[in-house]
Amino acid sequence: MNIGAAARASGVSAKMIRYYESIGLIPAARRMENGYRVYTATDAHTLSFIRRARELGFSLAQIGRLVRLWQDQSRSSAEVKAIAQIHILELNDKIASLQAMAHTLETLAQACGGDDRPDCPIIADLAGAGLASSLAVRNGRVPRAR
Amino acid sequence: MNIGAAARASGVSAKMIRYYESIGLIPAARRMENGYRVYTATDAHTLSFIRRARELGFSLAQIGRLVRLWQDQSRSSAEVKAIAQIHILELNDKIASLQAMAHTLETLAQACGGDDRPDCPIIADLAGAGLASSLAVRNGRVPRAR
DNA sequence: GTTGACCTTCCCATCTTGGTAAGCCCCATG
DNA sequence: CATGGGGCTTACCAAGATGGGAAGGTCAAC
Repeated sequence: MNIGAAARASGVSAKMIRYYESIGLIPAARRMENGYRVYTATDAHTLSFIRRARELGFSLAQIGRLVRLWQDQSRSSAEVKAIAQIHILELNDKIASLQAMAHTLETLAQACGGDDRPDCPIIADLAGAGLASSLAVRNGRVPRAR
Repeated sequence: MNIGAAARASGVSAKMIRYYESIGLIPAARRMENGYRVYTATDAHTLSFIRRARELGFSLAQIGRLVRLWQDQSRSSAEVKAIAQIHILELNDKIASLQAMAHTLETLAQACGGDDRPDCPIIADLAGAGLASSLAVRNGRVPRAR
């Protein structure tokens, strides 16, 4: 298999396969006489593993550890679980942060006329019309557009 | 006010103030004879506006538009609201995507013994033990560790 | 006068992915 | 045989926003 075939088989772009090799996430591929990289079905499987882990949001650093554990028959599931749980915490932190943003914005947008007039609680909030109004929003109340 | 004072007043780092100037988000500051940048209270207010918008997750491109609208007395609140609503959609998309990841991982982690044995549904899922098991997870069921 | 705190510009790093360019290799078709 | 198209190679640039640091100028206080 050359790199294009490995890309099609794994769902990882050829560009990314070379990048993963360059950062040491996967070992350097064997080369054919013309310099082309050669891949086996096993290599493609590893790339699929990486792609799936990316889909679950793992960083490449975390994926490096997961791949090593995957290939280590003497691994303990505890090690794998620990990596996953750290990632779950990261995800939940990010979700909470984005939800807070979305909630604030939804509240402000709902209070915004969305018409031809300039008055807008969104702009007012950003301008820091202020702490008072931000606090009101945080409590679910919205300052009327003057 | 020099850049350090403006940074303290606005909560934006001096580093970022220079960067915002370099990309044209804010106009180039006037300079004192020694080359130091000079800022007014109004400038600091603009920087606070930007900081607050960043806290709500707006991109610098979106913030550029928001700042222009803020300073445009003939703006319509509809323009502001449109930008906010696009951003709300972006946030909700990202939240949904992260929640899907977190949910899958939580299900897999819960099914993982977390002990000394190597068997681990997380690794199995990544290895693509497969579509079948992924579908099961998506339906809330979890393949028992063999 | 020296020290410490501040300012300046410039470069590098993060993290993952995509794009592009220049050049080599191979196969098939005319 | 020659040419074209597609695949491969490396190398550089880009994004997003922020931080870090080096090297050097400036100012104020002691």
